[in-house]
Amino acid sequence: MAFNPKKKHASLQDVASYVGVSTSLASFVLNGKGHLHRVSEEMIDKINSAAKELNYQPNIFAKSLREGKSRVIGVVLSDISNPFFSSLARCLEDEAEMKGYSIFFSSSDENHSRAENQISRLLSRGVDGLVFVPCENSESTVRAVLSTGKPIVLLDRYFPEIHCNYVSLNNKEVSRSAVLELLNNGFSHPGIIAYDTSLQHMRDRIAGYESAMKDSGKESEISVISIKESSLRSSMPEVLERFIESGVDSVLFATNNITTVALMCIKERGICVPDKLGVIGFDGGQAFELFNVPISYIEQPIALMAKKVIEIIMDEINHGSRMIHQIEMQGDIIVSQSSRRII
Amino acid sequence: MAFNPKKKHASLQDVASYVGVSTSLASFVLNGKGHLHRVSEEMIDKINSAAKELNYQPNIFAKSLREGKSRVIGVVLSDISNPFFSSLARCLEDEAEMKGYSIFFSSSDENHSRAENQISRLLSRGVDGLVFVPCENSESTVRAVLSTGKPIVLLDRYFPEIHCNYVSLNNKEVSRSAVLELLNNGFSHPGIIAYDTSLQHMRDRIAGYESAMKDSGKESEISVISIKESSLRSSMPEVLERFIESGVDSVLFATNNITTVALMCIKERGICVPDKLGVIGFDGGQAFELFNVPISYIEQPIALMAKKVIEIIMDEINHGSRMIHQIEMQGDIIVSQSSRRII
DNA sequence: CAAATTTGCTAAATTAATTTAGCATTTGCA
DNA sequence: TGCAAATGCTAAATTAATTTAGCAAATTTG
Repeated sequence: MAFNPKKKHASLQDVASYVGVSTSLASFVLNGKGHLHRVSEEMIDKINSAAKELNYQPNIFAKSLREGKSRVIGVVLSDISNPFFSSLARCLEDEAEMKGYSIFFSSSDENHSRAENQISRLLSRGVDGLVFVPCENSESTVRAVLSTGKPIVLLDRYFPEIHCNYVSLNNKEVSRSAVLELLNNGFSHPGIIAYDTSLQHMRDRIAGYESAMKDSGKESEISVISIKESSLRSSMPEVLERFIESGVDSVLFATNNITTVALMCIKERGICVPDKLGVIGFDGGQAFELFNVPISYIEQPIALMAKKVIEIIMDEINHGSRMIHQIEMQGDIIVSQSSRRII
Repeated sequence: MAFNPKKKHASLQDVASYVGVSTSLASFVLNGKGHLHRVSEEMIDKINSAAKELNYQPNIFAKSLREGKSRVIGVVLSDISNPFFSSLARCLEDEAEMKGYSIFFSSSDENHSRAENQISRLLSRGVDGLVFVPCENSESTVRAVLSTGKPIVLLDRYFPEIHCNYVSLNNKEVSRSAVLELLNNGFSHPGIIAYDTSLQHMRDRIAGYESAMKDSGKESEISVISIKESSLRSSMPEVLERFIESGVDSVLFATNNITTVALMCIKERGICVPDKLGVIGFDGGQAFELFNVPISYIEQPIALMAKKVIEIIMDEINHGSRMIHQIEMQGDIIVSQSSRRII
C-alpha cells in the first residue's frame, strides 16, 4: 500500500523526537543530505526507519512556503474537452508527473479575459510556471506574465511580436505540403476553411495554403473562407456550398473541429469524397474514422510537443531564463483516400 | 489587469508596516472580519487600500499550512483523453472553480496500482478531498482512503460492498430501457457488447439488458459478449460476426469506446444499420455523428453528475461526513435512426 | 468619582518544514 | 602534551499566514 491508512501523518518533529535528535538532523537525512552533513551511518538508518515506521509524509505546504516553490505548473488551454487539447493534457500530465510536478489545468474558451483570470488564479495558487495556449487579444496578459519573471511557455500558438518561449507546429510548411498533396493527386482547385482569428497559427496555415497556390501558378484561384468559431456549425453548409459553386474541388480544413463539423455537413448533403470534393483534415483522431471514406489529415506530434513544453518550463524553473526557446514541431501528413482522385 | 506585473507580491507584514499596524489587524481586515473584531471604519479603509496599492496577494502556502486545508481536490479518472472523461473533467473544473477550488487531475488507465500511486501522490499534495473513478481491484485503495477520514466520492462506478459516497448512472434501468426500445422498434434479438470487468457499472448495464430480455420472454436468446478493454479493437470484427451469425439483429454497446470501435468495424464490413443490425451506443458525442446513419445512444447527464460530485465533496470537506451520499443519476435514451426498423 | 464595560488594537503562539551558524567532542599531527 | 582540524550534532532563524489571549484607553454605569 502506497499510503498508510492507519496512522495519521507524522511530522518531522515527530520523527526527530522519536529518534531523540533535532529536526535539523532529521531533515538533512530525510532529504538525502545525510552524508553531506557527515551524519553517522547508524543515525541515518535510525532516522530513515523511524520515518518509515511513523509513516512520515513531509507537509508540502511547509515545504513550499520555506522553499518558495511548489512543483506545480499551471496550464491554460482552450478547452480540455476538445479532443486535441485533452490528448495534449494527458501527455503534459504524464511528462510532468515523471519529473515530480503536478498540473492545474484550466480552459479559456478562447476568451482572453477568462484566460487572464485563470492565469491570475493559477499565479495566486503558487504555480512555479505557466503553459499557455494563448487566445486572441491575450498579448497583454502574456507580457504581464513575462514582466513578473514567472516562467511561461506558449503552446500551439504564439505572438510573433512578443519575445517569448513557445512550442508550436510548422503550420505554414505543413499546410503548404497538404495543399501540394492535393494538387499532386488530381485536384486542381483546393480551398481552405479556417477560423476567423488573428492568431498566428491560423495565419500560418492560411499562408501555407496561399504559398502552395502561388507556387503552382494558381494565385488567381486562391479560395480562403474564414469562419467565426462561434458560428462554425451554422455557417458550414453555406460555406461548403459557396466553395463547390465557385469550382473548388478540394478543401484543407484548418482545425480538428472544423474538420469534424465539415465532414458532418458533407455527410448530410451527400457530397461525395473525394470524387466531388477532396479533403484533408487537421489532427486526425477517432472521430474521423467513422466517416465513410478514410480521411487524410495533418497529424501533430502531440506527445513530443508536450515533452518539449515540459522540458522548457522545467529548464526555466530550475535554471532561470537563460535563453528563449521557440520551437516549431514538424507535422506529418497522413495520406488516405480522401485526398486522392487518381489511382 | 487581474494581476499586477510591476510590483512583486507584498506580504501581510508589508501591508501591516505600510499602515503602521500589526499583522493581526491586517489579517482580520483583509479576511473581512474587521467588524467582527470591532476595527474602526477608517482603519479598515486604510488597510484595504494599502493592500490594493501594494498588490497584496496572500501566500497560499502559509495559509494552507496554518489552516490545514488547501482548497484543492484531487480527481483520479480513467483517462482524461477519453471524450467521456474529458467532458466530465471540464464540468468538474468549472464547478470546482465556482466554489473557489482547484483540481489536480490524473489518469489511472484502469490500472489499480497506478490509481493507488496517483491517490497517494494527490494526498501528499495536500488535497482536501478525492474524486475517484475506481478501477477493478481498487477496493482496498478506497477502503484505505476511507480509513484516513479524507473525504472521497466515487464517480461513474462504485463498489456495492463498500459504504462510500458515489455518483453514478442508473445503469441497470437505462440499459434495460434501451433494450426495450430495440424490442419495441422491430428488433427481436438484441445482444450486448460490454467490457470484461467485475466493475459494478458494467454488471449493471448487462443486468439491465438481461432483465429486459427476461421480461420479454427472451431469456433463452440472451446474448452477452464481454471483451477485455485491451483487445477491444482486435476482437471486435470476430465478435460482431459471431453475433450476426447467431441471429442477433441489434446491439447495445456498453461504453463510448465500444460504440466507436464497433461502428468503425461495422462501417468497414459494410454491415447495414439498422437493416442488418440495430444499434444503441453509449455517451453519444461528436464521434458518432460522422457515421452514415444517425446513432441512438444513452446520454449521461455529465454536467449534473459533475455538479453533484462537487457538491458532495464540498459538503464532506466543510461539514464532515454527516451522511453517505449514493446517487444514481438518470440517463436518457436519445432515439435516432439506428434503433428503428419500423416506420 | 470609582468601577465596570467597551473599544481598538497588539503580542505571541502556531502551522511544519529548511538551512545557517556554530557548539561540543574526538581525532590527528607535531 | 598541546593545538588544529575533523566529526556529529543542535539552536534558532526563516518562510507567511491565522488566531487566541489580553493590554491600554475611552466610555458607560452605579
